[in-house]
Amino acid sequence: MTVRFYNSLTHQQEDFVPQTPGPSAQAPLRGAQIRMYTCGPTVYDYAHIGNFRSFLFADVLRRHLEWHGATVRQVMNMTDVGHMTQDQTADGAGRDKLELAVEKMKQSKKSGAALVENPNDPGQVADFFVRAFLEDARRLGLAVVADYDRAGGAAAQERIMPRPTRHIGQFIELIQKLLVRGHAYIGSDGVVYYDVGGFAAYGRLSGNSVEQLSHGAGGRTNESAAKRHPADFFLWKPDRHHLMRWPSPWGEGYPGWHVECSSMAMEILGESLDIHTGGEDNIFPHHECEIAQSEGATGRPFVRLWMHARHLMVEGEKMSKSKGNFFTIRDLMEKGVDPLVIRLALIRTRYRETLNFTLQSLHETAGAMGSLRDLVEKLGGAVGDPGGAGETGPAGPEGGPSTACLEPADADMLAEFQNALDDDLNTSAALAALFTWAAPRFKRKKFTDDEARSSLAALRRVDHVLGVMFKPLQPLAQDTRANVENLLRQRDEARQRKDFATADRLRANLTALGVEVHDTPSGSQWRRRLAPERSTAPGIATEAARR
RNA sequence: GGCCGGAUGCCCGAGCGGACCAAGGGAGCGGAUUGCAAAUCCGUGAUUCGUGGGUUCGAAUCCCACUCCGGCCUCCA
Repeated sequence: MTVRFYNSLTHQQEDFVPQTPGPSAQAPLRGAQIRMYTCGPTVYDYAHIGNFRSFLFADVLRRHLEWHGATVRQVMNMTDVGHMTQDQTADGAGRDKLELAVEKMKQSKKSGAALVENPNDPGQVADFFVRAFLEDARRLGLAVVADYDRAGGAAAQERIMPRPTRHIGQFIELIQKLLVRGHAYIGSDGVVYYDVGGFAAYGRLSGNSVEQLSHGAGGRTNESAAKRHPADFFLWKPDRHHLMRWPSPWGEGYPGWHVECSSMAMEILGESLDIHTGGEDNIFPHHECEIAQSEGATGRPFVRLWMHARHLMVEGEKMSKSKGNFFTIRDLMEKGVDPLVIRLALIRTRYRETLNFTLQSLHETAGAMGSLRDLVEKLGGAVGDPGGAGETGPAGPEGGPSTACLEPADADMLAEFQNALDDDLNTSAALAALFTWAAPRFKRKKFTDDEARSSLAALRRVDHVLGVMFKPLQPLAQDTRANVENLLRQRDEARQRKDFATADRLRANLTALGVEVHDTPSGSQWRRRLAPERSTAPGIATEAARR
């Protein structure tokens, strides 16, 4: 049993062996302690589905390692230092992103919809978006947020989802270490720079060379008289007028963008991590610089396995605010998409493939997910647990991949599912294995008690990774629910007096409320729709463009 | 200009040299069922894998060339 992953650092697939493996050489993941860092969101705006694709990839990775019996210590930062906006230079002049968010908050206050008490306080603005992020992430079932919620107290939470503004002291220490070791220097402008020329491995991750970078196509690297090399990046920038600033040996100012991940990852997880994940755009410069800073400071390998998720497209186009195809979880939920459908839609394509996110993909996913959840319900009924056997709960160590007591067909499916994920997290193939097994079970009406128990156990194991079958759906709002019950009663009455025109009109109303109606011999039933009806949603991109 | 990926049926997507006349999910179509629907059930689709060469007993899978698409090269997950 080997688990293979594509390592961005070596540009090839490798067998994964944790630094602290478990006791068995045959199954080094069982009982292993794995340290994993996930580049998290910047909290000056709502996170979008592209962000979440990357976080969900890391989540599936972590859950799969847990499937193998490893204990994963995952850290995800919440970047609350603003850093730079697009129209400024890499040296950090210009306005802070958080500053722009603060502006926005002030606007919203003027228009009467105050989102925070004091929009001038960047801390409050960041807090606001941190809360929003946590809400979204809980709905999507990110295990790291479950860790966060379980952690006892603010100090413990800070070691799971750290906020850079609370670690500035460590950043300064890291920068001092780099100065002492000769990897950093103070430019004539008073800014502390990293000396790229002094770090031979710079460029290994991204496939760049320092030589190429100095010529950078179109001269996009920033030339500055104060720097030794155009690719040198700043570690600390003194600036007494910046919105967010802290005292330092180099004057009041703020840290460079890349410092936070190096510093917090090493502070919390140690100098050498097993895995570091992020979106593909992080490869350069962010992660390249992290390696340079961390290894420059410690002289030890920073990360053994780098993994990066490819970006997603929306309706075949790059997602961008200007194209109007930019979606947050909230946007989609407003359209009636259940967050678990979003989760499955974002993980069903393998992380290294470009994912084309479309309205159709949401429908497909909703259909597939609905079938699985129906099966869970049916099996739950067969073992006298109509609730579908409860929730699996967030990720937690479940022990080894024991398949004792399972029917052979169920064990075979689990083996195939696992093999697919072992192969560089091939979620598409894993789902195919699941559906090949599930399809005949969708049709079956009867299961013996043993069969149902075995199948449910298998599905629970699968769902430890997928996280879409046992978790409750978004509940209907209380007043909507009352409304639904009321309409349904009226429709039943209409049907009884054969007033089908009224009945059909009422059904349309119910559909609009996000429920679907089933007429059975014993009366009508309703259930929550997982995604909006096709005809009422012309296309997520076109609809967004209209806003 | 440099560095990466990709091109499989109507759509999404697996496939990593022989079990592929190509998995799985959707959509469509025909039928059963229904007041009409929904859901469900039955049936139905690539002799072919961007194009052209090559290697091989054998290629969607390996090699070469070409065409097209996408990403990164200091805002970005």
